[in-house]
Amino acid sequence: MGRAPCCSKVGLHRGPWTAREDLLLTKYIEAHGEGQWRALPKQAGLLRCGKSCRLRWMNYLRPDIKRGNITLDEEELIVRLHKLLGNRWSLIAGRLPGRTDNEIKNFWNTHLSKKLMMKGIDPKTHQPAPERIHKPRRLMKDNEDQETESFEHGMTEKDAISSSGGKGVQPIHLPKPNRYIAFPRHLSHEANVGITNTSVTNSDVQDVLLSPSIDLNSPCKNLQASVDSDHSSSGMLSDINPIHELGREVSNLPQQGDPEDCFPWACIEDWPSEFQPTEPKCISNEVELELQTSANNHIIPPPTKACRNNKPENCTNTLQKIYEEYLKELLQDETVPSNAEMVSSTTKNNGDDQEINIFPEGLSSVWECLEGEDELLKDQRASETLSLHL
DNA sequence: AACCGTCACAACCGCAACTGT
DNA sequence: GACAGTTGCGGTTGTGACGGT
Repeated sequence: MGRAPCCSKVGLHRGPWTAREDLLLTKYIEAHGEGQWRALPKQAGLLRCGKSCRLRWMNYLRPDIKRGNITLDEEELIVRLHKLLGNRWSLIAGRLPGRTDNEIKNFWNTHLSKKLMMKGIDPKTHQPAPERIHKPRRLMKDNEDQETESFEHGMTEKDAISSSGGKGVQPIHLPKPNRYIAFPRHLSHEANVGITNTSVTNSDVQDVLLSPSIDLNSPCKNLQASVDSDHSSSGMLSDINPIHELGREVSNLPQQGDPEDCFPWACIEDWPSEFQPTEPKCISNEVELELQTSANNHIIPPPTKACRNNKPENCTNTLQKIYEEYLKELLQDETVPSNAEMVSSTTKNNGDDQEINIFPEGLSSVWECLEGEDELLKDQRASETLSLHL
């Protein structure tokens, strides 16, 4: 299946795998383990390329793959994760034990995106979609002659989404995040058992906090401490994602009069020594991804990679400028504070008041002025973000 | 029964990130 | 730092199954 090979693979089998091939591959991996995919086919007696073997194993033959339909719970989780992470299928799959990225991607493309469109939600932005976009395909075909002006003038659907949704809908472009190393599934169970003993009960919490891609020895090291000290974790995934934890930590940082006049979360150099990284690259890839995604969702300003790479001279880098321009556009006449104050919210934690700072003040108004979201959804998102349970 | 369109998903590809030298 | 080989990710496609006409 798939398109023609890019290179000559004369003599190699292609297309659907036979039962015999599956058996050979399974037996070989059971005996020798995963890896060395290029050498594997020859040693296993398979006339397949290594890439094909890897794919077959990862997406189909692995013993821990969950069979059967995706449940409603999984469906909801996928939607929420997609809203947060976008098309990062491997990341999403990492939160659904037994499901593969390919499976989730297919399920999204064939079911969920359509389901969202039927609800009038654009599956790419998770914002209300223009009517033209979420019309069922069949209806669109029927009305093909009644193309809107936009389409008549060569606009693609993508363009239409961008322009019609207006400000607040189109995410800013951010560089592709660093490679994410998936959480090995065979460790997932053990990890969950381990965390259960620390009396954290929410599986989403466990999943996020235990992902080895989140470096607990990094500036996010307080993550673990937070988990250990808390016994009331019952929040949704979005309540406890690493970015909020990071926000919680930096809430203690100097927020005003920052000599660099840059976003308080942007320059690690400005953080107090106890929060300084021990390694130059202290924020794990996933946290970085979360930061960027959150920036897309207007929760916080994006950190600047140059800053994290200890290049203070680049603190006002392009990304930050882009983001500031974007905020100005969002706010129209409002002034975007360059050195944002933090807005506090108070939540209960085991009966103790706990001060949690989440939004730079300027950004809370961004949040409020977001267009295209109905009030209910906005409230829900705001409360999800604000009600930290840790 | 034949045809056609759509759906579902396994499999493929290109490319970027990672790793070792 | 440069380079080559390996691995993993996300987008895309081919094909069988299925339902409607």
